[in-house]
Amino acid sequence: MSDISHERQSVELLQQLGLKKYEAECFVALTRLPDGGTAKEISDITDVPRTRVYDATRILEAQGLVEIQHTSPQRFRALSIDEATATLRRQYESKVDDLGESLRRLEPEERTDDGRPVHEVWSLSGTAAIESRTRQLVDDADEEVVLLVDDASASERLLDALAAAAGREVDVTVGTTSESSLDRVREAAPDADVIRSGLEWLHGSSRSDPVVLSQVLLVDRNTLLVSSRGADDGSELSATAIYGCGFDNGFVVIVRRLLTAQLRGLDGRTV
Amino acid sequence: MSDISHERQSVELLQQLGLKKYEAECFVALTRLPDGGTAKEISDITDVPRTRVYDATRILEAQGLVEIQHTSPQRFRALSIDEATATLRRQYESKVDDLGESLRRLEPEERTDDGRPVHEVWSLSGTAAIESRTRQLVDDADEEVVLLVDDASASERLLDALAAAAGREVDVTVGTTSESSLDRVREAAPDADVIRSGLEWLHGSSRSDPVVLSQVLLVDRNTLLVSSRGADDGSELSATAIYGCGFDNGFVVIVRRLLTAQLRGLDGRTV
DNA sequence: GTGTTTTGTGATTATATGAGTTAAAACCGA
DNA sequence: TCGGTTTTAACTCATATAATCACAAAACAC
Repeated sequence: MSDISHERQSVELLQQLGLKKYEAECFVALTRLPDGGTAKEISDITDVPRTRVYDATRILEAQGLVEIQHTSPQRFRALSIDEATATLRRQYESKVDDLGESLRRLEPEERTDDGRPVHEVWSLSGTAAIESRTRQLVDDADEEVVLLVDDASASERLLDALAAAAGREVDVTVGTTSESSLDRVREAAPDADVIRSGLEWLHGSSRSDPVVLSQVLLVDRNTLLVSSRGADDGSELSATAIYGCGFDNGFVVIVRRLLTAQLRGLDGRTV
Repeated sequence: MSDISHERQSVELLQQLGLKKYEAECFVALTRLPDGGTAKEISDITDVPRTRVYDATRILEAQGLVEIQHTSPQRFRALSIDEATATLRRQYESKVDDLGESLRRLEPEERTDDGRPVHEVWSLSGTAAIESRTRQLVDDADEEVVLLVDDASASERLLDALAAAAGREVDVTVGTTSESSLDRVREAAPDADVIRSGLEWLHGSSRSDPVVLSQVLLVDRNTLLVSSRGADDGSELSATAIYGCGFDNGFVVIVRRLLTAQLRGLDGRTV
């Protein structure tokens, strides 16, 4: 990656972290000037108008990212990268902490709970959210957990949850497609029933259908979670999942039946 | 604090963390509805127009903060507070990490180093930035460190730096205004010379001059850092400092002389 | 000193983004 | 099919940001 492109990326990231364009550009420029620079020098190596350098750096100074030398001409200097990132981190951390507290203090709005149907199908995005929901479903399992994963999708914490479920008399079955992950799962959750699913075609992708089904989870025969991601794209946001509950939930029923047929073909087992 | 005010604060914080107003309001509303809600229900307890609930929640879903039930009417549900804050934290962490890398890859712009004078006086803001610079100055000290602090301003890490300096033959003098902090400093840095400065008036504030000088640091007789903050205001951003280097730096010279006179009055010592 | 260049501040004008509104399409239950 | 609601999408308006300009003050050259 070229230097100019790192510059673009740095500016981009700083903007995503809440800085304005000019502020971001000034900060990046100053990072490239170890001894700092004047408004003119900054303006020369960026496309920030010289007359705007002053406001931008003032704000950066107020955020603790830049030092100002009040001479004539003024000179500006960026704090070290470590100090700057630490500052940003700290600011964000405290905001997220405050947010957590503040949200927790909210009174729940009371509702007329008019027993809504249980035919629910929810969708959610992001590997983190999906992983979290998966774990929660496994933790809430009463009788049976069936999980089919492709090789990459079994996190440590999920394996822990599976082991815990198996330990409290829940019938845990895990299907994978490769020997190596087979062993990994067996080691982490010795009480679980770990099999080769033989369902590579389920997880794989093709040119015409570039989606990878990374995991299928069936809990107590009435709750189902299917998660998928774009084939090539490893990025955080491309992962999506849908999950549903209820014995009479069409989504759950049809997938459970198809799955049962497939796995029965494999080992005669009723899923 | 009332519930409505927590709501305001939550929305405010979410906006600072990068969400739009409608997104923030929808998320807060959903947090108050444990079983989720429809567009209408959300619109009823917020001032988000019902027709805009859909785009807002779609974006929240894409960020992994909300689940969507694709029924008719659609239902929306917020992830738990812990999951949501964890997600936000993770997103921010990865951005800051990327930024650090990206900045580090920037080539420094080469400069015609025209031996600029050393009469430098820099200003900087934020307790974190100030603490960091203070520590750095102490770490770089060769011969002598004189530090006057008010009671609140001596962090552990700073005391460590002072102890380390004292340990490598640097002449360390620390002046405080109360017995309790006196003991704290003596314990942390046994090799340092710790005295009661008697300079309460230096650190204190008055109606007409509501600024607290929280610390004065003189290193090797040629580098000076003075930091101050608003009197009542304990907030992060009100803290500012200036520091300068050079034997012939007017700022350093005049403060050093005034200080010397004061302290000589105290114990005959030449600072 | 005087004239010229550089520097800093403030006001002003575009432009982009987000907030709020409206209209119309899709959908549901009768 | 009809009246109502839900949902989508396009549009207006306001605000915030980006970019430009005009001018005064300071530094510099001579």
